[in-house]
Amino acid sequence: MTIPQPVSWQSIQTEVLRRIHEREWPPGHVIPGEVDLAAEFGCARATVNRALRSLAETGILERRRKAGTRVALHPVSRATLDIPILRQEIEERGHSYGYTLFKRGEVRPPKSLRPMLGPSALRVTAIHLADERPFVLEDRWINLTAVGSARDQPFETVSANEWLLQTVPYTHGEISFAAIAAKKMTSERLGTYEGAPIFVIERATWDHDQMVTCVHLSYAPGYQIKTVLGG
Amino acid sequence: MTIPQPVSWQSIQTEVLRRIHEREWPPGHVIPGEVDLAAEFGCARATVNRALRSLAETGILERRRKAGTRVALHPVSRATLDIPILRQEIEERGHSYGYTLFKRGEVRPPKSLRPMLGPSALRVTAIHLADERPFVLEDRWINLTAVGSARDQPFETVSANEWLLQTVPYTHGEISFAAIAAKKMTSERLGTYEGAPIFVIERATWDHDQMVTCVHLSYAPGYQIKTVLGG
DNA sequence: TAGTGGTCTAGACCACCTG
DNA sequence: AGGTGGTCTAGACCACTAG
Repeated sequence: MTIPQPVSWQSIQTEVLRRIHEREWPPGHVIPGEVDLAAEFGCARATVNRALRSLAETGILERRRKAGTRVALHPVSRATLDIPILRQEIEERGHSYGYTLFKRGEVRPPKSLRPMLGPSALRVTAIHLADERPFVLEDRWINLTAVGSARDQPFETVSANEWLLQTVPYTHGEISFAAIAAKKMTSERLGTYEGAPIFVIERATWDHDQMVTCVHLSYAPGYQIKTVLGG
Repeated sequence: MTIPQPVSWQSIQTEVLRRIHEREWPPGHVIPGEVDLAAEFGCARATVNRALRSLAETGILERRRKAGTRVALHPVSRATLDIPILRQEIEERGHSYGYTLFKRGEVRPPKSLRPMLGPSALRVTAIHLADERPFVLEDRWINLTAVGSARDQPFETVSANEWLLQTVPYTHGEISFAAIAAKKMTSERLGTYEGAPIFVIERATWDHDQMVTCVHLSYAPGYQIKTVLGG
């Protein structure tokens, strides 16, 4: 009598991927149910479930109760981006980090932000440097109702970016990426020309129903974000 | 005698998040082990594991055997981007989709790509239109060694983008995002001016050790990518 | 070397949804 | 209405690694 070797969920995942890649299971194909696969692979259903759920999370499989599991019909590339604290990002690229505050003050937000920030909010503008050279401009609004303790922060040596991420939690947020032409002041501060193509990230974070902060990041020319795709 | 209500892993996740948000467990704090938490919540360890593993995947927790689980010290915003087939992306935005092939031919790749593509590869350039207006330029190389069947594809009505994603699987890939100035031809084809800020996506996909295809996508001005952040 | 997370099993119940 | 995935349990062994 032999004791069965445990089957790892990764090995199942690999086998399922192989069948998809080799078109044994083409896009749109409904694959066997978990019970059947567990029997075929000689393992517990939970193990199959773990493998298939993981593939569903990357968008390769689509699962619905009763309907079963099918190979995704409309393949999407799903990429995961890690957006770290700017200091960390600069240091990870092997540069020395520098930071200069431009301005910090409590002012009236533009009309478009007033519903989220209230009649008065903290605006912080600053630059982050990599090896003494401009890396990214930070233009930020902070909701003082949500983050009253920001009043006590000078943001002269520790950036709002770093302080907020380390100190103030959020429940959810939005982020967007775009390319825009540098305005005059942006170009001067980044050491480039007016109209230069600038990679821009805008991010807003919320604590339940309350906006915590929103920020506009303008990266110096040459910046790019890279990541990997799962297959 | 009462039967204990099953505890869902989501409810555990919510409670753990609450403790993190309210700084009961500040960044860097080592939280109790799975066994302890299971006892506290009155559930199986597997349920706790599911909740904590999920939080670790979003970067909120860091887990290491023997060292335990701690609240992430260097918070990163982790965003998941879905990059769909271009036709699908345009239609999802509520526009009509159009497509025009510019050129298709087997030529010698530039020196930088030759190691991956070989001495001769298929180059396809085309434009994708949203409501008859330029949306994105596609400049693509296809490895004919890996995808010989591309020789039979005219790419006149079905784009290489769509055909490849639907037909040719890949095991892994890379993707990058940047902002660059439009070159003369790019600007003409996109209906903008030379030097305009262009959002660019570059993507390369591989099947094991063989490059399948690489593509340079130049989006028309105004394009932006949006997504949400988990907390 | 001992403690912690990682994983597997066998069984069970349930929610959802398609046919 | 019944099949399928989603989840929970209780127990077990294992792999990694900090101390």
